[in-house]
Parts: sequence; structure tokens; C-alpha cells
Amino acid sequence: MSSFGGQMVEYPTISIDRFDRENLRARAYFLSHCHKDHMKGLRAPALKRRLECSLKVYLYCSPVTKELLLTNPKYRFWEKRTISIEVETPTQIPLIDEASGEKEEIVVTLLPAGHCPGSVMFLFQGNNGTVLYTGDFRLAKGEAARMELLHSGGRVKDIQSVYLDTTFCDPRFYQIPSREECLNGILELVRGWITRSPYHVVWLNCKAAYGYEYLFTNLSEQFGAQVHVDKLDMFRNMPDILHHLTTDRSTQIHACRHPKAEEYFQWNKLPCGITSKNRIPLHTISIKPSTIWFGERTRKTHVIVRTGESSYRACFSFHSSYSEIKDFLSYIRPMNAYANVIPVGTTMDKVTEILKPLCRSSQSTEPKYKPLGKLKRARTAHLDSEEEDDDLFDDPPPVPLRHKVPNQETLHPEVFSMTAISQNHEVFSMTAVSQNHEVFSMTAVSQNQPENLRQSTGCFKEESMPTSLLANFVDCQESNSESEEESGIPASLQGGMDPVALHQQKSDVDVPQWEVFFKRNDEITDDGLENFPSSAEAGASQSPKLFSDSDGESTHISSQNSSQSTHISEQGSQGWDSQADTILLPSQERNCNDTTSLNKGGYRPRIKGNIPASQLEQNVLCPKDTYSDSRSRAQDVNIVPGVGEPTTISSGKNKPEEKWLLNPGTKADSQSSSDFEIPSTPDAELPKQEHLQYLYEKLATGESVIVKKKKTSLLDI
DNA sequence: GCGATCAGTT
DNA sequence: CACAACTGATCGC
Repeated sequence: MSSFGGQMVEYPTISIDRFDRENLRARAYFLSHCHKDHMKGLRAPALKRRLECSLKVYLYCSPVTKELLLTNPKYRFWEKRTISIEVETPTQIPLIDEASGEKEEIVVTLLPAGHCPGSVMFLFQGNNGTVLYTGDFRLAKGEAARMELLHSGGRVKDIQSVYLDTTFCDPRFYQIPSREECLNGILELVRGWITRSPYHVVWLNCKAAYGYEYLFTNLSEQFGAQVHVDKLDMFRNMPDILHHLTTDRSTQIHACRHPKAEEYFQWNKLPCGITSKNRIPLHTISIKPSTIWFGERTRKTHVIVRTGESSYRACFSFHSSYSEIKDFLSYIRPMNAYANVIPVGTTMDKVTEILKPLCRSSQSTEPKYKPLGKLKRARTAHLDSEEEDDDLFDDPPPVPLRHKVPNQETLHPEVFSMTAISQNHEVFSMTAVSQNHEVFSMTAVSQNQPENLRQSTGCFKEESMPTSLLANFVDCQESNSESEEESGIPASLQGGMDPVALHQQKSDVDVPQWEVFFKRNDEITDDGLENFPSSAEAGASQSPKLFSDSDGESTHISSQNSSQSTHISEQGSQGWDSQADTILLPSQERNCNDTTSLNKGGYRPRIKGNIPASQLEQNVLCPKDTYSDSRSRAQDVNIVPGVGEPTTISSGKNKPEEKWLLNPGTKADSQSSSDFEIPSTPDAELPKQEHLQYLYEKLATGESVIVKKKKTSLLDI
């Protein structure tokens, strides 16, 4: 839970995610996402009064957050005082002291945070330097390096302070399976159950909070069954989410809630009250999304744990793991880092001790030259074969990068609301992508109507799920020694091995394959060196590329187990892994290649994508603003009027849902980040640390390094 | 009666 | 396991 007070030392006249006490005097408010613990005081009478007499005070947030906020009647009074800002669009905001008339300007840039729909980080640039407030975030390793607007002159910006989500900033939480691994695990578990009969249903025991939407949409898309929820009106303007949800209880996938849901479930009753369909009793399992974490040296993790006869826990995390946080911070390298959250069981001092070494201020000898902080460019398929020989550290001429329209335009206050709408609209689907990390892919939704999917999957339903599945699960549960895991994993759950299912999915040629968003194993990060050995291990072992689609599965399952990870974990990890005694699914990406639902849509953020190791430091495409400071470039900054009709900025065609749905941004691996998979061939050896050191030294001196890499899919554009 | 806070629950 | 939110008790305005 955030304990951030709302104010940053550099810019104390603005308040973020806190709206009570001293924040009542702020000149501007910012909301990073729509979770209650970040909205303290936002509907309090005191702030309401303030709003009535301070007419120049506004709340700034992403378009999706604005939509979610204002669909809640309790916050409706913010309607005329909320200004949405497009992600990745530097925007100038006036900070006016209404008593004295004193005015200050600040430029804010919203960056995708991957925490829940609409969640963003705020990058502020003004007279007191550049600061980054992360809000809550989940970003995979290497994500920061792909954020164009964190960079300037081809390098990461000079950031004074980072206000950081430190929820899992403790070595206990070293590793959390990636979003894709978790999603795949859940998909397979659900597939194994609901394909048995129309009377087999699953209940997703989710909390009342935003952040599960990508799970719902992927399940719906994969199985052609909408997810039953209690409420969906908040998504009324987000059709690509809305279409995957239903209030019709007759579906096989439920995420409805009830105060006595657990009790109901004991009696085979769903939270919505139903127990049967066509007078035939339902067979129900519950899946509870939970954070499951692992120690530092754990290569393999397990994303599904059986907790009872019909109950499962599925790994799911809204927050970055310890190693993800360290990767992020060590890339940004701010002068200071402040913890927004004190993880349970630890202290602010301990967190500070972890953060300090990753900040520049801790190292007086820190060289000015920061060779490891360069923006990673997306690579296009046609460049694949030519780029490897380029000098990695060359700063090529600043070839203009195609920017999002808002970034290119000078938006004058008087025309802003009009131009912004029409121009943003065009690119909305692209910018939106990174705004809401949670949804990997969704654009294909409309191409794959549930009916079609149902039809296409129906043919293998019964055969794909052996009737012994349940028994297999039971076996797994009963085994309490790690070596039994291999036999405990149902074949049908081992990576979508079912031939019929596999065939079915592969035949779906119209759907972009997973590589479009996820295949990045031929790139490496140039940062987070200290994490390297274990991260490389983890990444390599989990790489779908390092093992063929169908083999190696059982080996991994048996080769890594909970107790192993326990005894090799670093301090604080003892016992964390051993609890996973009913592990069902290893987290390695068994079947990335056939998880089409992850990458339907075909959109990808421009600056993300495959970057081969050899191109790591290349700047083939320079961002337009590479050589200039955004603070001084009015033409790249939107001006927020702060008066007039600000709310129109996000109205019209700027439908929040589009952004958020298209967002493959978070598709990136988390722990298993392909960034660390140096050798991308199955039989290649992991690089030794010494070798890496050598490699990086060469890179730093500008020598060319040739690294063989795999051919990239043509889809990977 | 409403809201803030805390403890307990899921 | 934690998270985020809900519930209920208590207290103050």
C-alpha cells in the first residue's frame, strides 16, 4: 500500500495520488491510476470545497483513468475539472498560485506503468529538474530502456529523483513469473476444465479492483466465452473490454463476487447464485489470482498451485518483483530514489539501503558517460540481417522517428481541444498500447467473435481434456516431493501439447503469432549487470526459444522444484518456495507459440520490439528529440489550457478502451525477460560473467561486437 | 448521519 | 505468501 504523502521535494506545489491534508493546497493534482489507496481524499468534502473556490485547479490523469474515475458517481463532481493527457505526450501544465498570481510551468509526460487499466508513471520536467513518479507499476526487465521519452540525446535522461513503487522491493520477492507465463498457466488450467463439458465452469476469485481485465479478455478470446462479472458499466466506452464481459450468468467463466462467495463455493454455488444449468448441476473449480514469488536462484517457477480439491491459486502480480525494480532503477540511475511503499515485514531503512546503491549520488566516482543507458530501438524485420555489423555505439544522424502526432504538433492553447482530438484519434490505437500494460492484445477481438471461436475450438473439446485430468491434479497435490512433480503434471497441461488443440491453433493463420509481441529473446539488456548471472539463468531457462516447443518440458518440471529454490535462495527466501507443495504448472513458457490470444491484434508499440544483442547500442533510428531537451522544445510539448473546455480533450473519438486494449506494452517477459537470453539457440551455453564483462567493455569502447542472432519472424514488424 | 480510522477478512 | 478492497466497530464532528 502506498505511503507516499502526495508531494515530491522538487515540486511541492503539486500533489500526486494523495488529496488530503497538506495536499489540499496543491496547484495541480495527478492521479496515476484508479485504485482506492491512491485516491485518498479525492472525494472528501474538504477537497470539494477547495475545488469550488480554486477554479484553476485541475486533476490530470490518463484518458482511461479519467473514464474509470468519472463513471463512478462518487467522483462525478470531478467531471469538469479533470484533464486527460495522452500517454507519451509531453504536456505543459501551468501551476498557478491563485492567491499571489504567481505562475510556474511544468512539463509532464505520462508513461505506461503496466499496473492496471489506465495506470501511468509521471515524468515531470521543470525548473527543479526532472523527476519520475512511478505510481504502482509492473514493468518487465528492459522496459525502461524502451521508453523513448525517458531518453534524450540517445541516453536516459538525467533524473534527479524517482518516487518508486517498492511493494516487492525485498530479496524475498526476487522473482515473479512473467505476465505471459501466468496468463498461459491460467489459460491451460481453464482449458483443461471447461472443455470437459458445458457444465464445467470456472470461478475466478478476483478482488474488486482494476487490473484483471487482460485476464478476462484473453480468456474470453481464447475460449469464446464471455466472463461473467457483477458490473461492467465502467467499461461502457471501452468496447474491447466490454465485449468480453457479460452479466449473463450462463457462461462457463465467472469472475462475479459475493461477500459469502467462499461459502457458496463450498456448496458448489457460484457467487452469482447459480448451481446448475438446464437442471444439470455444474462442476466448478475456483482460481484465485495471487502473487507467487521465488528466490534469486530459482530458475523454474510454478504458476498454478492446487490448494484444495477444486481450488487453485494462480500466479498474478500487479507489481514488479525485486529484480524488476532493481533493473528499472539501475537503468534510470537517478540521483535519489524514494520508496512509495514499505513492504510488509521490512522497514523504510532497509528499502533505502537497497535503493541507494542504484542511485548516482551513492557513487561519487560515477563516470559522466553512461554507456549502459541508451535507448533501445525497436527493430524492424527487414533490417534484421543488415544491422548486426553496425557499430553499436555510433550515434547515427538523427533520422526522424515517426512520432505520434501529438508529439509532432505544436498545440496552442486556443486550438488544443480541437486539434488534439482529431489528431490524437488517428494514432490512438498506437499510443494506447503502452498506456495500459495490462492488456497484451486485443485488437483481434472483433475479428474473432466468440461464436467463431467456439466453433473452432469445439471439435477438440472432449478429446483435448483427458478425463484423467482431475486425477492427475490430485496426484500432483498428493505428492509432496519435488521429484514427483514430473509425473504429477497432466500431459494436457504441459504446454498445450494436445495435438488437436495445437493443430487448431496453428491453423489460425489469420492471427498474428505470439512472436509479434513476445519474441524478444534475441535481445539483451545492457543494464542491470549485477543481476546478470541469475537473471541470465532464469531468462535462458525459461526461454521458449532455448527449448523446442514440445521438448524439455518434463525435464524442467522435475529439475527445478520448490525445495531446491528454497535452499539456494538468498536470505529471506527460506521457506517461501517450499510452500508450493501442490504445484501444478511450471511457469516456463511451455506454449508461448500457440498462445495466440496474447498477440492478436497486430499492434505493437513503435519503440518496442525485438532488438538483437548486436544492435543493443545502435541508434539506427534516432528519436526526433534525440539532441534536444524537451523542456526547451515547445513544439514537442502540448500545452494544457487549464481553462475553457478541458474535458473535451479526451472526449470524442479518443475512446480510452482503444488505448488500453491495444497495449502489448507489457507483453514483455518479466523475470524471464528475453533480454537476458544471450544465446538464443537451444544448445548454446550461457555466457560466463567474465565473458559478459569483456563484451560490455568492448561495447563501451565502441568496438564492434558481432553477435549471432536468430532470424526474426516476418510478423515482427 | 457521515466520514475517518483501525482491525479483521478475503 | 501480498494486494486491494470490503466489513464492522469505534470515535468525532
